[in-house]
Amino acid sequence: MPREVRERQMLDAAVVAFARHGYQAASMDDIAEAAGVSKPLVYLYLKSKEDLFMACVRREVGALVAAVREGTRERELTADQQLWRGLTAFFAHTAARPDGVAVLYRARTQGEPFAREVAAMRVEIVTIVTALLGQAAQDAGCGELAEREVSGLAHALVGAAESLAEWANSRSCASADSSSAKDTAATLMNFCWAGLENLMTGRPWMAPGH
Amino acid sequence: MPREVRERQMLDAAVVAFARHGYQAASMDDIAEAAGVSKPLVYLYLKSKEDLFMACVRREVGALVAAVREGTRERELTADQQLWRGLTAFFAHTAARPDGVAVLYRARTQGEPFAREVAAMRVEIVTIVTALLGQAAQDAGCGELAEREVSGLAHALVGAAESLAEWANSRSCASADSSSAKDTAATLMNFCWAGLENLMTGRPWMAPGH
Amino acid sequence: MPREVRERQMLDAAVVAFARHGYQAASMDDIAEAAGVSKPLVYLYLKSKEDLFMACVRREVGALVAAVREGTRERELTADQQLWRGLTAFFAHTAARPDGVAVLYRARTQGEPFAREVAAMRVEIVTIVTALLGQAAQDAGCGELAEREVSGLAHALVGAAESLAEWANSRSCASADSSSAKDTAATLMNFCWAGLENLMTGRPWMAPGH
Amino acid sequence: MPREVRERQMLDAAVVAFARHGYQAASMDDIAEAAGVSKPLVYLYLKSKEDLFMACVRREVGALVAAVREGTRERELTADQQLWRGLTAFFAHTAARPDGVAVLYRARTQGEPFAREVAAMRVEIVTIVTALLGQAAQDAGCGELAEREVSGLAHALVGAAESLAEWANSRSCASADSSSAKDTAATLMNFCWAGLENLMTGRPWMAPGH
DNA sequence: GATGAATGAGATTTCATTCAT
DNA sequence: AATGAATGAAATCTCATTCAT
Repeated sequence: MPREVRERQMLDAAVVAFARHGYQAASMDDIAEAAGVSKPLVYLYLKSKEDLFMACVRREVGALVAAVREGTRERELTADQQLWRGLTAFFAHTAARPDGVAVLYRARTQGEPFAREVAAMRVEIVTIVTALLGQAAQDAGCGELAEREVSGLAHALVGAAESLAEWANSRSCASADSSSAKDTAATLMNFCWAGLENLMTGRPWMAPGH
Repeated sequence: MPREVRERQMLDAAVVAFARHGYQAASMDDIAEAAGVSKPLVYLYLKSKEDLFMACVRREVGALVAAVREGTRERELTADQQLWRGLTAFFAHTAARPDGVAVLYRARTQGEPFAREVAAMRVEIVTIVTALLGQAAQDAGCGELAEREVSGLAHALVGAAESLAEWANSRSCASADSSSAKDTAATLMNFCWAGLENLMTGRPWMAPGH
Repeated sequence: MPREVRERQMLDAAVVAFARHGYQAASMDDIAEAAGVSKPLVYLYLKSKEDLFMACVRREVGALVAAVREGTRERELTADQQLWRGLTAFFAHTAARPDGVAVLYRARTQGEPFAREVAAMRVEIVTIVTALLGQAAQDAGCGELAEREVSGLAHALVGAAESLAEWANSRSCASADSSSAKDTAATLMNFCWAGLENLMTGRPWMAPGH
Repeated sequence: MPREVRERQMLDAAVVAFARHGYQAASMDDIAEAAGVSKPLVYLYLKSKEDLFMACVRREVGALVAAVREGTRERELTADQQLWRGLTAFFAHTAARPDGVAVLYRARTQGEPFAREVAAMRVEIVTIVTALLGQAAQDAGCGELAEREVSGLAHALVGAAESLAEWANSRSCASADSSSAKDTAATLMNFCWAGLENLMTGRPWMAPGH
């Protein structure tokens, strides 16, 4: 059996194991057995447990980013529509590959090299979102918001999306269809878009005493 | 030395260790040494590593919920002001006790009993937020939103808050003062409040084609 | 049981195991079992296999050097008599502790840290021998030999002694008494002393053509 | 490529690997790669790691013995001159093939089959030396020395030579020329020849009290 | 003749946990 | 109340070795 096929089998098995039991608790024995190969072969192909985990993380990072990018590709749409498509793609992906997402989730608490990888992914997504917000501000004809403010908003949006994804997936286990992804994306747009528009047109929410 | 004091020392040491190294990587040896006691004493007081971790989680859950509750206590304020106060309290707490928060963060990826505890905490906070949103809807004199929709919004808000807290704390390491907590809370209110108001008054964002 | 006693038991067992099977082939399992303790205890006390081996090497180095030094202690004797006593002590020690000597033998082929330790021991013994040769030259009232020449002679003497020890011990397995040590020492003195005396008094062996 | 050439390549690579890392630490993977062939081919030609090591040992044993024999071939010379030539050949060989010598060195601590091979080589060399000593005794017109005594002397000589070779090679790394081999041989002759002559003519060194 | 693919067995090391005192 | 001493169980990783082609 060719090396690439075996390697994918191992990664598949590893993603499942890491997602379910976590990095430490998942044992190389179990992963090898689940992949249908012997342990030494796993080491031959993937060098060490750390490298194996890193390979899983990178694969899932790539898949998630690709999905979101695919969703926001069409440039002729308005900013809010692009954002909505990106969110829909995000929710669809998290619903379709729960184990892959779980690996990324775990990786965030597994120390420097792994957390950095996920952080880089967040930066990438935040950058996409930031670009959309900038375009939206232009479309609204308003001046620029402070960069720091925009960055904070993008982080808030990403966090909200992650939280919603987790909540949505924990509820309707079976209905992982595209319509529910659209619904969830709409919920999030409802949650934030008016506020963002107000900000861009200079009508922010006012803290008491200001 | 009285038992309670010793026990708090152990919990303090354990929180630091678990926050920094994670559940598995933190060793009972290190915790006992950091607490200034012998290992058997840790076992005498706290039974097992799992129980010790659970005790840490519960203590930090309690502290965080108490902080948020304290912030939203005053009932004569308007809903948005209560929400703003609660968020401020949340950001102030996460900035003040990073290790405690990190323990909760870790607990979410440590399997059933621990993840459940944190999930319960989220439910509690979501419930508080949901109540505030309900009150806001009443104040706005609008009809009811679907319960599922409100729940989703609350989850989005909590997720956004968590993400912002992480972002804010990773940036200004030193300026963990109350003013920055207020700023962050204001950013989040800007982000979402207009959208929530629109929803409550029946003017949602419209997905294309609806 | 107190720590020191246990530690000596472990070292004893380790010396036997390393002597008989070599560093790599001796397993920590076997050593622990032979010492009558569990493996983790060996690791608790002696840190790692490398450290355990090093501890064995250092103990045996110390014992051998101490034996030789003890033999050459009396300063009022003539140089040849001191040398003879040192050799006798050396042969007696190698006959009495074959496993200890074997460990040193093994250590020479086990890489940097261990080989260095044995090399340092050889330097120490060579230094003792060199001092004796220097004293002998003084007693003979001759000028000084080149330092490099003396060093070479001392190395030759030590090598000859090692080789003789191995030969003697491989023969009379049972008669490891002090008389055979004296005989072996006498053989070696016969082998080399006249040549050394000639060198010191300026009558070297002549290579053909010189 | 003909089998013999391939086989020599493998042996060359193996000698280097065994010399540098030792029997256990040298891996078949590395040896195969260094020889430029695949691992199964090594097994096809040389059966097993043990057999490969044994082949190395035997080759180097043969080379060393041949060198020494070549040096002592001329029968019309006096015994001391033959001995000096043999020693010169020995020192020249050890300086020219350090890896080969190192393999023999390692083999002595690698258990029965290998140690025996090296021991047999020593016996062979000791036999040559013994014959020379016997001839010298005859030339000196003296009676016979006890066989055991002569054997001991020959062992001492060989040990001294080994030790000197190691010392000489560890010093002048670059000057591995024939003149330094001659110098080292002369040093050793100086060290021992007068004593041997004295022994043969019945004037041994006297231990105190005899 | 030559090899990519694969493995069985065993090595060191770590850790949560418990007695006897 | 508190601990030094000790362990069972399991983890990661390596390596010599063999098929099927």
